[in-house]
Amino acid sequence: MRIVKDAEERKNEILDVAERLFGTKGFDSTSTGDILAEVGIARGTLYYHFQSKEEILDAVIERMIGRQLAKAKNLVNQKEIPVWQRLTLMIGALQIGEDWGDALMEQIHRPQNALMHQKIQERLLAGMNPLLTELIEEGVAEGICHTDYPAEVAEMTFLYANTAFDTFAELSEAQRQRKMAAFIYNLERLLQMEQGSMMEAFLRQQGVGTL
Amino acid sequence: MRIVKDAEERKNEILDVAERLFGTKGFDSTSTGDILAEVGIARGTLYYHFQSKEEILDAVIERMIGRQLAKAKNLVNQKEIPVWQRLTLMIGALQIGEDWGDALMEQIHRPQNALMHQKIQERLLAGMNPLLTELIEEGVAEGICHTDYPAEVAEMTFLYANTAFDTFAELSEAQRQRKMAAFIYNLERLLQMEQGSMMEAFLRQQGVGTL
DNA sequence: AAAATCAAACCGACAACCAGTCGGTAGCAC
DNA sequence: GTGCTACCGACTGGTTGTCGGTTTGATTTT
Repeated sequence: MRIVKDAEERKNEILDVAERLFGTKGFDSTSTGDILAEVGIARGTLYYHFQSKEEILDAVIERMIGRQLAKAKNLVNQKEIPVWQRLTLMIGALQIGEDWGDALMEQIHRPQNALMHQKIQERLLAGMNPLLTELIEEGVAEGICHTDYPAEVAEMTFLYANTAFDTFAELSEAQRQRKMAAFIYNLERLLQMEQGSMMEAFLRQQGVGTL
Repeated sequence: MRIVKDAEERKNEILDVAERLFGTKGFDSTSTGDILAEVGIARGTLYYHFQSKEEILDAVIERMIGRQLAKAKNLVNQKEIPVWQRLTLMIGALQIGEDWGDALMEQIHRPQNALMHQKIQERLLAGMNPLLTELIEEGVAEGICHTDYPAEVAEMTFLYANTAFDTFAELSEAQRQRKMAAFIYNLERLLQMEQGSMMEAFLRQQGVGTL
């Protein structure tokens, strides 16, 4: 039984299955055969649409990051919300994939998925940094923060948030709170904000929802 | 021709070859067959000494990091050198593998070696952070820096140094200097040191040699 | 000191798997 | 009926890890 579909549609079918499998079993442990079986196509078809398994991974990541960045961009551009509030919201959203599901998060942190992890981090950094930098620059312009290196502070903040909070799930509640407090404390220093101002804003934010 | 050797000796032979091959061709592109051929043993022998290819990688990394950490520990313990100087020396040595050779550095940063890169980073972070934290605490005790979260500043510093300087080679000289300046600037803020004090110390250090 | 014993180190054929290729085929538009 | 796009599946070459069996050298036995 041979079903012919529009190329874009097939590609998306493949990406849907791949995203789910990579997320549940990991990249290495998902064989192209697994994908074929679930989509219901032959090997040749897969390699007609994608050049390699890695290209599938790249496409999956691109789709995921695209969604995430769209939300973040949307937030940054809501100029009616005060800068400090957008900053705290953004920071809450910095941790990799707020809404990517627990299975995928677990997978990402298993050593076997280092490639996926790295690709996501790289791509997310490239997309998020300009946004975070813009926010910080806005803050500087408004006089609520002060730094000569907004881009570098953004980079440092993003990297720390992503790597340090990678292991967040493994920590006790007390450790988690300490880490979070330290993060804000350090951020306030990097941006020479009033001590505790960010912390206060962040606590007020908690539970209001993300992005 | 069958040569029987002490297990430790064989293990080291295997690790020597593996370290060189992983460093020049990368982990994924080095097959166990490559290792067998160079060491001059049969498949069974390799798997008699190591459970899996990944276990070989772990052992290689452990050896490399061990050497690096020994040097760093040595530095931290030289109490006769003033803290500020040990700090600057340490920071200069933070970047992954000062002395691991260029081929390996290149390999590490190719996406295909994400696993190796991540394992190195994780292991190095675990080993270096206590040392860096200790130094910062000494600095705090002496009153040349001030922070409530020495361990977290150490973590942030280490992570940033490693990730940001990963791409150091691809930057122009001007970009590199800016990034370095920003790093020190931010570190001074995190530790509430006198503005420019660290920068000055660091510049004086340049070219004196590492560790 | 020769023989027997034993475990550690070693061997290589083999199984199981996997990514990617290629020559060919079916469906659809024009 | 021509041609292009999507599709098929057998096949290749390469991989990691397994396993039954063999060699080696030290230790014990005779």
